[in-house]
Amino acid sequence: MIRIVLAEDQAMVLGAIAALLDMEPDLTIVGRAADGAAALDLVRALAPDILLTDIEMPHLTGLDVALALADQRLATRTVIVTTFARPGYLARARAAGVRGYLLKDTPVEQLAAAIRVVAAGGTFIPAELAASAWEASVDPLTPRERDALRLAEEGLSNKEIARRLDLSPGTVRNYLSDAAGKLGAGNRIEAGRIARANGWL
Amino acid sequence: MIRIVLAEDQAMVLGAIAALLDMEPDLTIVGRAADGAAALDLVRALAPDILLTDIEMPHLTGLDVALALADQRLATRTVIVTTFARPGYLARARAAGVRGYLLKDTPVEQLAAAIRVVAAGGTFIPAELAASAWEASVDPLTPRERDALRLAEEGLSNKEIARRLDLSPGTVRNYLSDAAGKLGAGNRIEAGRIARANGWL
DNA sequence: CGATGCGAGTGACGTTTGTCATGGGCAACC
DNA sequence: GGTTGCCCATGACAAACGTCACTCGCATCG
Repeated sequence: MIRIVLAEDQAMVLGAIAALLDMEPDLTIVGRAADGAAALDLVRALAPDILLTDIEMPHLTGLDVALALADQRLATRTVIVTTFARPGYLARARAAGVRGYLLKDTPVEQLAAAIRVVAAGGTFIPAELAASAWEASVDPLTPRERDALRLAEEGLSNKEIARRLDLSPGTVRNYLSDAAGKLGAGNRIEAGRIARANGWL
Repeated sequence: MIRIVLAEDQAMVLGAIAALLDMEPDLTIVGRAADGAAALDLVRALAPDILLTDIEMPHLTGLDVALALADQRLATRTVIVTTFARPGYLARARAAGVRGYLLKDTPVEQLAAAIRVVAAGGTFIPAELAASAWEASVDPLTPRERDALRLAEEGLSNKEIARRLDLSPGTVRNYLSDAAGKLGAGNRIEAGRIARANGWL
C-alpha cells in the first residue's frame, strides 16, 4: 500500500484528486494540506511514501517543501503536479531531488502511474518537459536583480523600489536595465514577463 | 437524472471532477470539453441540463459560452467554477444569466449541491462573493482604454501599441493616462494589475 | 436640436526610465 | 595575491512615459 500526503491549495481540486486516488486499490491518502507549511508538518508527522504537491501555494511553495524534505533526508519522495511548464520550476525541482513532475494538463490516468513509478524508486518526467528543461538556459539574474524585478512587476517606481530595498534609485535603474538586457527585453515590464515565464521569479 | 457537460482546460482537473460527479447517483456527465468552443458545440449537440465550466479557457472563455447560450435561449443552465473571485467576472456572469458561481477554493461537497440547486431552477452564489460584487464598482474603462491596457501589460511601448491599434502614439499615451487616473494607479503597470484583479480585462 | 460621451488627434512640459561609463568594496577562487 | 563577479553608487544623456489643455468628428439620447 502506497501512503500519500496531498498538498494543493484549491480545496475543490484537492478533494477531487483525493477521491480519485483513493479509488485505486494500492493507494491511500493519509493526509491533506492546503498550504506548504501544513504539508511539511504532515509529512514529518506521518512519514508517507509520497508527497504529491502543487507548486504555487501559500506560506511555502511545493518546491520549498521538497527542498526541506531533501535537506532533512526524509524518505518521503516528492511528486509535483503543477499548472506551469516553466523550465526554471523543473530545474529547481530536480535540484531539490524531486522524482516526479507532471502538469495538470496531463490526463488523470498518468497520475497514479507516476505515483507508482516514483514510489518504486523510479523517476517520472514527461519527455516534452525534460527536453524543454534541457534546452532552457539557466537563470541569468542576480538576487538583487530578482528583488528589483519583483517589485517593478507590481508597478512600483524606481524611487519606491529603492526605498523598499534600501538602495539608491540609480542602482535600481541599473539593476532593471541589466536584467532587461540579460533577458532580451526592451523594458522592465517585458523583463518581468520573461523572468516569470521561465520560473525565475 | 441531471445531465451535465463539463468544460475545463486542465485535463487532470477535468478528469478528477468528472469522476467525482459521476459517483453521485443523480448526476451524469454526458460530455467533456477542454476549451470554450468545444463546450459550446457539445451543449448545442447534447442539450444537457447543466453546463459546468471554468472561465479562463482557450478560444472562448466560460463567460463567452454562457453569453452565447443566453443569446440563443437554450435551456441549459450554466454553473461557473473558477479560481478567481474577481468582482468583474461575477458581474459579467450574472449579466450572462449564469445561475451558479463558485470558486475552486470551496470544498467539493458544495459542487454537487450547487448543481442540484441550479438544475432545480434556483441560484447558487456564495454570500461572500455576492457581497464583494455588490460593493464593487463597475468597469470605468472605455473599450479602447482596455485595448491599450492589455497591450501595455505585455510590455509594448506606446509606439508599438499605436501601431497595433492603428492609433497615434499620443492617443495611446492619453488612453493609458486616463485609465491610470480612473483606476487610481500611478502608471500603466499598476493600472493593468488593478484592472486585471477586478476582472475588467 | 442641443448635450453628452467616446474615439481620435496635437502640442507642450516635466518626470521617469533606459543606457552607459565609471568607481569602490567585498568575497570567492585559482 | 591577482582576477573575477556581485553589490552599490554616481552622473549624464536620450528616450519613453505621464499630464494637461484643447480641438474635431460622430453617434446616441433626451
